[in-house]
Amino acid sequence: MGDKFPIFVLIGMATKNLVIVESPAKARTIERFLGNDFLVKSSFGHVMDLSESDIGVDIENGFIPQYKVAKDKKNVVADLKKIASEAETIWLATDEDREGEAISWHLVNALELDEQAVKRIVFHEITKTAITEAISAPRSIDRNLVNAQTARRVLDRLVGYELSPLLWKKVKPALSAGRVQSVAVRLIVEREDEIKNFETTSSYRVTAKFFPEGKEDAVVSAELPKRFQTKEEAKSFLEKCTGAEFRVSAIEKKPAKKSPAPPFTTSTLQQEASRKLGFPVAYTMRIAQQLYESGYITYMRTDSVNLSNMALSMAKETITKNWGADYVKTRKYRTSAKGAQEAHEAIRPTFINNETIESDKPAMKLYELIWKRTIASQMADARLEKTNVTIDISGQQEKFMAKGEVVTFDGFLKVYIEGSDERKDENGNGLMLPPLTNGDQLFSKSIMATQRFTQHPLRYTEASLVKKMEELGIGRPSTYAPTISTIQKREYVKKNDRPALEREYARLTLAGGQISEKTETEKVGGDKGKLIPTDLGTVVNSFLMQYFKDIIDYNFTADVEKEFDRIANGQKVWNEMLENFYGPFHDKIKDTQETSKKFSGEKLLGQDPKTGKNVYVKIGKYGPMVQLGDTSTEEKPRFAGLNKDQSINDITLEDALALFSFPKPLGDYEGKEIIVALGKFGPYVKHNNAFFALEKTDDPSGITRERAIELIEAKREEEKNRIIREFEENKDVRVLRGRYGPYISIGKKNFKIPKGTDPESLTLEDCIKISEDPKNEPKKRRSKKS
DNA sequence: CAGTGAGCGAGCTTCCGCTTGACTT
Repeated sequence: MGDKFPIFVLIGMATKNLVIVESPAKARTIERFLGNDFLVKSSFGHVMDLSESDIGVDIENGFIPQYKVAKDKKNVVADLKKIASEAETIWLATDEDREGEAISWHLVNALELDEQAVKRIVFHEITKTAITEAISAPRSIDRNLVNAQTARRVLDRLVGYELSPLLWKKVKPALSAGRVQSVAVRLIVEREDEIKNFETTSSYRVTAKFFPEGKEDAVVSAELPKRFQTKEEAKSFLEKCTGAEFRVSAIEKKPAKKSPAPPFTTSTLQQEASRKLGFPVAYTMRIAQQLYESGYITYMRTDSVNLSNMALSMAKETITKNWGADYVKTRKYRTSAKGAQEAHEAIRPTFINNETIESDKPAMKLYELIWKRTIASQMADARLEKTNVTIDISGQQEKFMAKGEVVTFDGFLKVYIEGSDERKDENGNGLMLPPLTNGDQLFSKSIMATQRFTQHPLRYTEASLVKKMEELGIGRPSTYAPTISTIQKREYVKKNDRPALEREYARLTLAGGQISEKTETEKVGGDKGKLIPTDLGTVVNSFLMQYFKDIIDYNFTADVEKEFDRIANGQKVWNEMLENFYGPFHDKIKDTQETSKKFSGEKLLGQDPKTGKNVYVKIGKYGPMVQLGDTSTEEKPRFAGLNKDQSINDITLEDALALFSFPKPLGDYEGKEIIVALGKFGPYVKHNNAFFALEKTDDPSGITRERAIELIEAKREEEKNRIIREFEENKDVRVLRGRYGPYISIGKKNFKIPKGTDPESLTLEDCIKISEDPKNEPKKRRSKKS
């Protein structure tokens, strides 16, 4: 068809059938399955939402939501509206869950469709059969389900938009609270409390290495089930072992099996990618999106472990081909997650016979992980033989135990083993045992009593937090990653490292008839990239715990979900449910607003020995700070912000007082005063209106004039080295070495140097010329908003 | 890029869930 008759072509091609789905990638796939009479378009998710600038709900008149076409969906809606007006039949094929039903309903409204004429269809997997079946069984929009979504949406809005302003007033501006994020923060704060309050105790664990008579190379690793509380007890046990006889008194063999983990959901994919590949959850999702859009995997935001029949048979075929029929075990998994809506399949390769794909490295790795997990989920159980050997000690009650484990059939273990969040188990004793018979005498190589300490619960990683959230039923596959970003953006929690501390422990060894004692050191408590609450997070959590415990109750979401289900079933009226919730909630908001004081987490640290004034630490308008003196007195108190590595929790009076000593003069240099001060970006030295940041290892309180001069000179030297070209005629124009390579600086503007140009040989004229080419203009930074 | 914090008040901030780009570094 030529360009001659564009209008004719448009009318002539007007589609009979318009199908609307949520995702454009899905639209492309489905279009292939349907004939020429079908045009498949995407809504790009929700098209309508409440306004952002106000509450957007008519609370007085039955909580009616004031929906508007979302700003970034104006074009989508206009486009769809045009096509819809030309189509004979509209098929709404959004996901089969609460949100999907609402999207369909919003489409009816936004596109001004006839609700009676519209055909609502659903499918859980994207296969030709599933889609043809769906087309043959259309239904109408389920208004109960839509109402359940409305209740969900309005409840979240009311909670978020009434709690947040209360925080602005009582704690600090621009904070936020919500049904999901506030619970996520609570989990992290409470975990940190558990760690802080954890009392470490130690006991002595006894392990031994034996060998059977005449087989000195064979090792039987055994452990005493009992632990000794004191070193004396442990020692006396070892003494009794000196010269004792060891004999096998029982051998118990029992078969065991291990089963594979179910296929990936969003949450388990995030966990495994974190454990095995070290990906943060947002990164995992970005790579997964890339794989999905390239057609390599199914949809990546899902809470379902279900696989389509087509996938099951593809898996079976692949496993048979690679390892034989013995390795096949077709399994149908059921979702156990709270509140799962299962609108999609599990995350799996689109073509399971493709073991690898060609892409960039992270995508290939993630694909491989998905492939292995999917394949393993359809493989046979691993069979093991576990052996427990009891070893008697002559003249003693205690018995050693040796545990052996032998894989008799590897099954799914050939492909994949699920990772774990737990600490590595140090009881690696005896995976393989030499052949033994009852009554065999054993000889000890060594018996060791090692002091072991109880360990505090582990801090959350992004992924283990997602796991916990899923268990509690808070958040959805599409929101896990964004929620984790939000609580970090609000500075409620930070991904931080905690340095490991050295700890001494005792070890008693019995070998060659002698007991020796040694003190060893181990590193403990170190943590990398774990989620740690900030002072702000801790204080906001205390506020919410004090006044809104029911909202951040771990069961709140699960409870309201039950109500939403009843609305979806038509057993409950949606706005009555909201009325019941909102009445008491809003009263509590009003009451707290009026009666509670500022909530700053204020703590009295003590008195300044020089002035006798009180020293406080608390959250201020700009974050954690210390205060010297009282606000009630005539003389204004002094304030100072905490350093980045200090916390309200554990700052000492001494540290607090040191903060008031800034800005501090250090003497003169080149006739100008040097001062050291604490700034927004950390401690710095100021001299002649220039700033010199302190290094990490510098203690701001202990900085001397000499050290300050060193810093000044070092920076001057560095500055000098940055200059590639300078021009006498025009001091404004310079060629500099930057973080990303050489560039031209003119006044305050920077310009790129075109490829292939040697920066060393640029003349002033060259520079001016380059700066005039719009190609080399500095790129405008996108505004932070949106 | 480099001081602020009480209180007064203007005007700003904020939720969860569904989707993909724009934009850099």
